[in-house]
Amino acid sequence: MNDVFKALADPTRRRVLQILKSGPQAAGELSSVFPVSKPTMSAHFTVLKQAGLVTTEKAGKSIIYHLNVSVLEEALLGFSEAFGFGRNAMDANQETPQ
Amino acid sequence: MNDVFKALADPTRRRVLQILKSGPQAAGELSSVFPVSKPTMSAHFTVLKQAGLVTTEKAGKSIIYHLNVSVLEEALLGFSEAFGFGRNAMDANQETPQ
DNA sequence: ACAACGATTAGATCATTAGCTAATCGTCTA
DNA sequence: TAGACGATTAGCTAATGATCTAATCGTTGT
Repeated sequence: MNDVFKALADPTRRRVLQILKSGPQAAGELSSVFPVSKPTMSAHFTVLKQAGLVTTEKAGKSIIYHLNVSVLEEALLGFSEAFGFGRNAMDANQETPQ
Repeated sequence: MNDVFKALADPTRRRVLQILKSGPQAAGELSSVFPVSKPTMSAHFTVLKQAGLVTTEKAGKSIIYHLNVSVLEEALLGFSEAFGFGRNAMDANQETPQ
């Protein structure tokens, strides 16, 4: 969970997640949106992957990144919960333990 | 909002917020919980304050730190909202724009 | 006024992180 | 198989961050 918050600390990585929210995208496609080099983006992807926030899928020459919503949800709402304003929000969602 | 996520990236600072959730505490009292020096804790407090996550109150020799719940809430739920699993959770709370 | 005490500031060190260019790897396709 | 292309890895630099000790500041009580 610490890895998730560390990953979320960078605005570029947060935006990557938001872009991925509307569907899986290849590394290069994703990289072209940002004003930094591809290797730099690759490093960001590694951080996101390590945190479990994204998963990868190989498709020929490309590597497709998928958002892993449940990990983000668990971290954000799990933490929010400790302050009394998380959870119960997503009763209409998956991943609700009870 | 970036400052909030930066502040949340450190586990010590997240725990400070959680402790503060159960009530205001003086800097020293708060520091005594953690296995780091007081100056280090003071630096953490500065980060939290800069992010707007805590406010301070002077009480004689002491400085009392208060949790600013609404800023945390706004950042966490605001971000969650973009992924479809935030907001509506805290309908019974303050800070709801509409 | 001065000593004690809570807290921060100053100044330094060490580790981590974001960024770059150049090089390498793997997969097509001609 | 050779070239092209998507992507990562290697290797580096500069900036940021967490930590420490020592020094300073502000308030209180004697």
